[in-house]
Amino acid sequence: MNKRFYITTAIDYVNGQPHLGHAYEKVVTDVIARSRRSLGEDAFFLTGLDEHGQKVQQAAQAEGKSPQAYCDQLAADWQAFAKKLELTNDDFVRTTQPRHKEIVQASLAKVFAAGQIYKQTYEGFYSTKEETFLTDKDRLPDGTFDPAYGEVIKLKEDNYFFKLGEQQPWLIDYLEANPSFVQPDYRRNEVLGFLKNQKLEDLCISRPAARLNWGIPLPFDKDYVTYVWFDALVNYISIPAAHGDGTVLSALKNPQPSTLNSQPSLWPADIHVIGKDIVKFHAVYWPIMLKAMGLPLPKQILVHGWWQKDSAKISKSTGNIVDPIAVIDEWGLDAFRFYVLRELDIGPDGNWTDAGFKARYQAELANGLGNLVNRSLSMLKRYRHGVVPAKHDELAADAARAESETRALLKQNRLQAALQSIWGLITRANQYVDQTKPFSLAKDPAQAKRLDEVLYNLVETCRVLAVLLGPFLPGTAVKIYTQLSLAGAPDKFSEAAWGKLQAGHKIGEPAPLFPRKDER
RNA sequence: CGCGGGGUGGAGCAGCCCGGUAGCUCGUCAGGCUCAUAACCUGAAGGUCGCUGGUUCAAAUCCAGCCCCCGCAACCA
Repeated sequence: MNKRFYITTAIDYVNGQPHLGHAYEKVVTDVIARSRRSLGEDAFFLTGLDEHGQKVQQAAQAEGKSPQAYCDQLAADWQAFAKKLELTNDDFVRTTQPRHKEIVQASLAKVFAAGQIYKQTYEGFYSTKEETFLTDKDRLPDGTFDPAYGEVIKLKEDNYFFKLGEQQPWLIDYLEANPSFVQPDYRRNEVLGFLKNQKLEDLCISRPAARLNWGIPLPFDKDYVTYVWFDALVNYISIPAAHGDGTVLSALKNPQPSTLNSQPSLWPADIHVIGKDIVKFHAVYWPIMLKAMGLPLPKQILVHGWWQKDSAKISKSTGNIVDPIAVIDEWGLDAFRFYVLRELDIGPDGNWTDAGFKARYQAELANGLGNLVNRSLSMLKRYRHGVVPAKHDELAADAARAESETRALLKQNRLQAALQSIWGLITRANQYVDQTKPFSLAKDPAQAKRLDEVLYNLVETCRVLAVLLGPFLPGTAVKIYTQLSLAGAPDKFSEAAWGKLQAGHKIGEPAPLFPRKDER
């Protein structure tokens, strides 16, 4: 039974609108998933929605709908968003699905049976708006609570808690022994610092059903529902279970051997792609939860940064926003994907500027890639009626270098660097046109053979570029293949090998890939 | 002593982990070319790589100290 490459995004809270940050995380994850497939791995990509909680319950109520009907409606928007981004996710989890609830309950039952959950009375401050308990540490200097918490009430109630306190030592050891577990390194250091400097408080994992009923009932106490983390994080294993993953099923459900199918297994996840705000939940709570369930830990938590716009926080209230859907509608999906991947490495915060977006579109997509493909194919069409000449290897070494660099960088999830490497080949090909002057060779019949050589190198480079760009700009890669009149999609890295274009093959019609958008 | 990120030619970034001609995109200036989406190519100007000290034959890169900017609150990734 083979282990598939399993990658996830965080699941998004359904009660909100998709924005740049969501789009970024999903595109990054999609590129990694596509690149693994292109490199020959069997990748499974999961994204989805977190649909429980008080805000959903209240919002549904305000609209006079059932929470489920409310979620169904919003879920359609999120799924359309995934489609808009042309994500290649293999499944889409919604935490209200029975297949998910079942595993949440199974995991809680197991952890409860293992004695890691206990009930305790809580007395203190509670923010209804944020659905969270507050302590004196949350007070502002003047003793009040931040208005962001809304109404803060005094509360006394029983809840269930998950033991975290005794788990620090092994987790610290694990993080130190596995430097790649949390990436980039500075995030790992942050987690280590957090673990070493303070004692973990046990995690409250329930809410009384009397107060919040839009959640998954605790299997051992029907008067309570599961509070966020044992619900949301568990999606990473509930979907593998739904797909018959033997590791998860045997840990949580004691299935008969015959019920385990022979599908390749998913768990443990290879990469959880998340934003920097939820590092603690993924790098601290989640491993402890998994250990309590008897499951192996994910291989890597890959933490990306946040986008700003024009060097300021993205904020709905001030209108400082980037609407990814509007950008895609105006500029095309691949232009959007390219900008976010090329502009920002996975890790640091980034800064979206409309001017920067236009500049990259114009310089790198239209004038760089688009123009190279267009001029190359146009010359082949004009001088050789679109028929590919005999193989020639003048640019083979350059293409091979770009191919091996891109391959290596993709394996390290260094998407920005991979794009830089690919653009090195584009630059090289544009220089080659200038150096060999095919348009001059065309005027001299004695140079026919040389012209053939040059044209082959250019057109074949375009084909290789399509393969290299496949994971990043899937639509553009297909367009290049279409213009080359090649069947199939350029989705296998092995196709980037030099010389696959056959002599005598007739290409199709050249057309600009990224039309310039000049200001008028 | 809260935690973290950052300070690289006019702008925006990469390089720093694994020290050794400071790279990319835009902008400026001067040439070339005409196949191509007024695109392409070449060259030039422009940088004390925040400051100070240390290690070293050699530091943007390693070490120590300091200065400045930004997050850690919200709709949120």
